[in-house]
Amino acid sequence: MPELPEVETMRRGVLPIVGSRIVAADCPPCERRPILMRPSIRTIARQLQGRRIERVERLGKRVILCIEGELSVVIEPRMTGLVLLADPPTREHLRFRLQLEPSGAAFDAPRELLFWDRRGLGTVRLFKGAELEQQVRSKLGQDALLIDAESLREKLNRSRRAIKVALLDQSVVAGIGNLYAAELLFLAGIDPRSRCDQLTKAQWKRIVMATRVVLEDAIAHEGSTLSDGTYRNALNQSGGYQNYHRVYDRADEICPRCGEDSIRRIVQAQRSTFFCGVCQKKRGLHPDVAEIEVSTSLE
DNA sequence: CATATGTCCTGAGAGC
DNA sequence: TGCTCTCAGGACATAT
Repeated sequence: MPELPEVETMRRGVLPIVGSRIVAADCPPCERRPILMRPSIRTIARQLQGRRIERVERLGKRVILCIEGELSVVIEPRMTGLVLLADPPTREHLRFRLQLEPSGAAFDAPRELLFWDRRGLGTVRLFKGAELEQQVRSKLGQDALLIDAESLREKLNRSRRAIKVALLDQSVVAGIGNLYAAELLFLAGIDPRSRCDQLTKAQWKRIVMATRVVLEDAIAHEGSTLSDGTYRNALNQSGGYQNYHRVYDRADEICPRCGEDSIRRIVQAQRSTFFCGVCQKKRGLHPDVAEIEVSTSLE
């Protein structure tokens, strides 16, 4: 399930398309129900035809293709979507394709960009000009790699929600999903059940610091490919960060920090939460920055 | 307004 | 073996 590190890896992986011109956009033959596309694929194709791709950006868990003429294609992979330059895992779940014409001397630039999605919950939407700001950016919080402790605290310090649940709210901060919420709270030494309005300034600081450490480390390993094997980078290769998860999907295992078999699984807002019952006590330890950095670089 | 729940979807794995 | 059931969870719509 692509979260910020996986989507950032997709973004980096498709950078070779920058500068290419879009020859055509279509939905390859697909037996499945079409994914959500706005406007229709016909309109999208007409708008994009002949235009140059200027940049590829990311906002939270979305990839944004910035296209000549103030057009933005926003791709949301959601649970199982992949943005690919290489052959997809299967033919039958291909959902969207851009046929490309490399510019100038870039002979080896890719000839197509694909959106593949097994479960079909992902979306592809086209926005023009200010629509991107009005309909996408304004609805999302600051990107999780850019947020600072003070603004996160200001957004949540009156909320009664559990910190882990609040971190999953994309209008608060964009990019954190179930896996990385668990990992970052473990690094920060904070109980995922802690109410936001009870956290101290020092704890908010640790949350933001741990967020950066975990997400950057995961990006460096090209994201997490879980046991279902769905997530792949733009070249259809597995990520590597699953080998470094400290608590996610490790219920009843030994905690890598305290050495006790204390990793627990609970359910919050219908999602699994994994944490160490010893290292993430509510009142909590207060590991300093050095400890966070040491525990990361040791891996 | 803040927060909670239901919904979409497929394939893996459990249990019989 | 093959069937049915449950589960995973991102984001949005709807309810409280």
